[in-house]
Amino acid sequence: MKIDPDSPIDLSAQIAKAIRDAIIVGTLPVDERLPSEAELSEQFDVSRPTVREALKRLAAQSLIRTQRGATGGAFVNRLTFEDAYGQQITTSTLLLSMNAVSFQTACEARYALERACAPLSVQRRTADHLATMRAEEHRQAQPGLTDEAFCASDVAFHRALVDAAGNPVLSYQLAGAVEAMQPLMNMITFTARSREKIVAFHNQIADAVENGNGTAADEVLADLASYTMELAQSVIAARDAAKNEASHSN
Amino acid sequence: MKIDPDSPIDLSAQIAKAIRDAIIVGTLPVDERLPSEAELSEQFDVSRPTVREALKRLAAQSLIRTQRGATGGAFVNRLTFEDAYGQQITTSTLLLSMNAVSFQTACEARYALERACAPLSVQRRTADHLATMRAEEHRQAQPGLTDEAFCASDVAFHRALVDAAGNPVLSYQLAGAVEAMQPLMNMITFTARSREKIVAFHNQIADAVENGNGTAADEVLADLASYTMELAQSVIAARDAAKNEASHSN
DNA sequence: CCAAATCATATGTCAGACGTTTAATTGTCT
DNA sequence: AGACAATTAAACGTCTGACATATGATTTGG
Repeated sequence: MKIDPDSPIDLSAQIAKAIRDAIIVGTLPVDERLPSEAELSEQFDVSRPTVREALKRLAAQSLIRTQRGATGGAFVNRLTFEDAYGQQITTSTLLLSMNAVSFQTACEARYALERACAPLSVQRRTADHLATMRAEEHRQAQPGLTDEAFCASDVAFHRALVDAAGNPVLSYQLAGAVEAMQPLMNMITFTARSREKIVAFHNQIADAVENGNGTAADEVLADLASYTMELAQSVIAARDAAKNEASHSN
Repeated sequence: MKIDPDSPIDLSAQIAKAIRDAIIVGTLPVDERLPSEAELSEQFDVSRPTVREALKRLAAQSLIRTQRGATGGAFVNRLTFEDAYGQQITTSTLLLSMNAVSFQTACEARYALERACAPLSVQRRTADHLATMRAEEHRQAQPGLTDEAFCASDVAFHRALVDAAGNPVLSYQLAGAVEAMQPLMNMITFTARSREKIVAFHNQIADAVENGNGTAADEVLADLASYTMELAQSVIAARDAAKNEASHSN
């Protein structure tokens, strides 16, 4: 790809795109070393700072990694699920926090995804996954747990359920939705009564997974989804009411 | 957040993280203008190029946008679904092309997601969505369609199905999976026989959506999923066989 | 009062330099 | 000869200073 100095687009963006395309198409295979910054600046006929800005853009997307030293340079990075998780979480969190998407929408997506995983989880879960679910379920039943701890355990439980599906693509997509929802979930004050209900749901889910009953798992998840949204809705309503109150008294 | 010049991590990465965190936490609201590069370089006690590298990192994630001119600067960007789409597609494509994930896994994830959408789509679809599905279905039945065109229509059909769910989070998550699979899907040579079967599936899906029959939609999607994977598997097997043949003759 | 010229500000880009990290090479001693 | 130490070279990381360019605001002229 050619670089156009008269384009309204930044040179560094053009260069980043050129390299990114080469990586995606496969011209630059994984672990291949890119030319040094000096060479790139000569090839593209720009200064080294401009090349560096382009490389930083790519680094921000985990497309390359850099090493210093004699044999150093920029290398095409093999994208790991770790990386993908991170990006997914950042994106989802921002979409939610910037009100581009409502909590309800995120919640719906999350449970829809979980229900999509459920049949696979029931089929493929290992003893390990089931053990994790049982352990979290047990923890959640203990009194004196803080709301944050309860929430964290809840996440761990669902995480185990999703991971049991053995499909990393689904796992990482869900990770984004769940993580992004955490801040709002943490705002929910879990009463003893609501905790009890949630633990009961979890118990039913774990049972279904243990017994290989996909239909049951799906149904319980649907119920849990409604219940969670109900809880969240009341929290949001309370928050909005408080906001209204505040604006009235002003 | 403080910047540590002795850290093994790049200063530009540290600065990017500091600003990114401020955006996520909400300290920097949407459309807020960041200090100028000169001011930032003074605040963080680094040079302007270093600040610029940090800003380019954030720009690569669509977290900020920049404007030149007197009232220009870097502004916190409201993340749009467009942006999220783009990132998701890049990430998914790379995960697939770098063999971090198999086609089968991606395919499974895709159909699991679609099945997650189906009940919502059946419930919420507008006449418009249905019309799109019918139109694509009709196009696919026409003879003389190239494989690429058939594939594109297939994507449009499924896209309409997912969009009908009215949940943009699900839509954008699926967009990644589908786009990433395109290159491999395009490799499939659709015989008249297989096209016929696929169109029949699509017809059944559209019927289910039209009649509000969620169960039927789910079942057909499950069948279509198996069939697609079967087709893909044979393509992959053929490709691997060819590869083996080549390495034998060498 | 409006329009054109000017100005101020901020980003985009460049050139050159120095520091630091790291691996390979060289050199010396045993 | 072999092992360890010193040197060297390559590459990234950072800084300074400068100029170019875009663009809104200000001033000036009619």
